[in-house]
Amino acid sequence: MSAPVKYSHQREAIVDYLKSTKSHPTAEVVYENIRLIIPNISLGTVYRNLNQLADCGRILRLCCDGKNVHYDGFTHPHCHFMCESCGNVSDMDMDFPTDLLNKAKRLKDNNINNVSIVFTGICNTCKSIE
Amino acid sequence: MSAPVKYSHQREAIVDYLKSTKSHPTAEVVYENIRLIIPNISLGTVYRNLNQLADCGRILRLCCDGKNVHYDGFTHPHCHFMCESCGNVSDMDMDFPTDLLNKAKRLKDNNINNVSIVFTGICNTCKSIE
DNA sequence: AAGCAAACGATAATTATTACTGTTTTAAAG
DNA sequence: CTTTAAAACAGTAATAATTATCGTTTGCTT
Repeated sequence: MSAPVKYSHQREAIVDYLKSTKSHPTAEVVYENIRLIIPNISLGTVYRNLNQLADCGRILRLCCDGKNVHYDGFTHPHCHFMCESCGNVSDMDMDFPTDLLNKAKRLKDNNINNVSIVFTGICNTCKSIE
Repeated sequence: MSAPVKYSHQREAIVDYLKSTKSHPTAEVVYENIRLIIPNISLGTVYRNLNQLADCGRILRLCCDGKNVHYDGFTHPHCHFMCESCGNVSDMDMDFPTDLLNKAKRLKDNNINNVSIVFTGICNTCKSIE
């Protein structure tokens, strides 16, 4: 949870980009988009900053499938949906079950920090294609 | 969700192993343990069968961190806990919120098949060490 | 028993991510 | 303002997990 020590142009550009989209991009997609603004940014820099930002809680790290890690610029508690067919990750438009987290925290003597809730199924786009 | 076409000794050994433990092993750990019974089994065979078994619903594929996929031989709906420090995955001893899944299914017009609920925090072992 | 495709073992290839190295940038002190 | 020290960087090499390929073996149907 420790914050980065020094300011960096690249890091803030990454945060700005993540705050500008609801698409839950992968590191690779973040890289492609940041390159439009900072053409010579390194992929390693993107990975390093995404990890730092997730570790200090400024962004969310989403591990929905075994394939790619996705990132979310919005850190308020909310549920996600991942399409089993195309792998797309989106927000669920429903209340977050805070009671569930509290119940678990009581059970485990407050060793629990968070909960990840990921619904899976077939998104409307894939449903219409198949 | 399509089942494998032919019986295989190797595949059944993998299922048996996963049913014998509550430790949610990675593919590598499954491989090491199956080798004790079938010494010349290939790592590729383990991966192929774990994927098949997960795809047809005989086992669960758990994607809790971005690092390793874990597998679970018990497919009844239940919540998991992953330690942020050691990465260990375990079952949560609490009721599964079936109502949450049903609510989401209604919201998304039954395009939802399942939900993964993973609590994160520091396990008792890591807590006592730090 | 014969034939065909599924599954296999062995290994090569791919993909995502992290580590390394010399350079640049940030921030604080002189 | 310089100077300085460490953080962060770009570029690239290395690693780790997983998947693909290919010739052989096995399970199942005829």
